Amino acid sequence: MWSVSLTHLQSFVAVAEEGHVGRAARRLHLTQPPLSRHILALEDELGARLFERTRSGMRLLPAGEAFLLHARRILAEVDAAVHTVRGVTGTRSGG
Amino acid sequence: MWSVSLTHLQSFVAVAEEGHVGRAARRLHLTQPPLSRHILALEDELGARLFERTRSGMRLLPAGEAFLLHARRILAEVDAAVHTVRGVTGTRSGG
DNA sequence: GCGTCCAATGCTGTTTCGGTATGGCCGCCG
DNA sequence: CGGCGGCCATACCGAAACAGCATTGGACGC
Repeated sequence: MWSVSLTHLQSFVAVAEEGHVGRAARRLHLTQPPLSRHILALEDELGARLFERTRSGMRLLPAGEAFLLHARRILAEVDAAVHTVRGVTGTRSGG
Repeated sequence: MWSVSLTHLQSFVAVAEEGHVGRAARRLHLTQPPLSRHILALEDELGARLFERTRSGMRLLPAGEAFLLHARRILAEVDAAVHTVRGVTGTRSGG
């Protein structure tokens, strides 16, 4: 199917919002190299460049902007899914 | 945040639809043990039991049914995201 | 009670992943 | 023009995660 992972999506959103790989890495409690690789991997998986590398950071390309909307929705949906299940069962028995 | 992975969601949906871990494994081109672990991991991550283990397979519990709706939506959304990006760039396949 | 069916677990080789160190690119400052 | 600094990409390595094989454990049918 695809090899996209939620981690990649989180990385992508963070970089898109921060505009810098290094800065996004801080936010995700990671270091810059693996995060840089996440973006490269994502671009490779999608077969398209998502960012334009400028000397001052990462700038979203049209494809990246389109993908960002989906990425955010996916992450929000996962969050909702988790909360829903916890809700159905009574938010963890015993607590 | 969470440790849910798209692989786990795919595994969950497959098991939910097939009703058997072994059968779902076939569908996913995996073997039964790792798939079984995916479900256990997912249940652990969510803090709730998603399936009832019957002697004839796996039956969805209420929490599982609720989660299934979200899981399907998430996977569909990822699929849409991938296709969207490919579309934006002009579906660069042949190159 | 034994065989059968299905999921769970122990163990292990392999792959993936993150971290450290380093390189390449380009503008800024002198 | 030449050295410095900011930023992302790459090389390499040790650790964690993963898939698969073999096996166990529980429940029903004969």
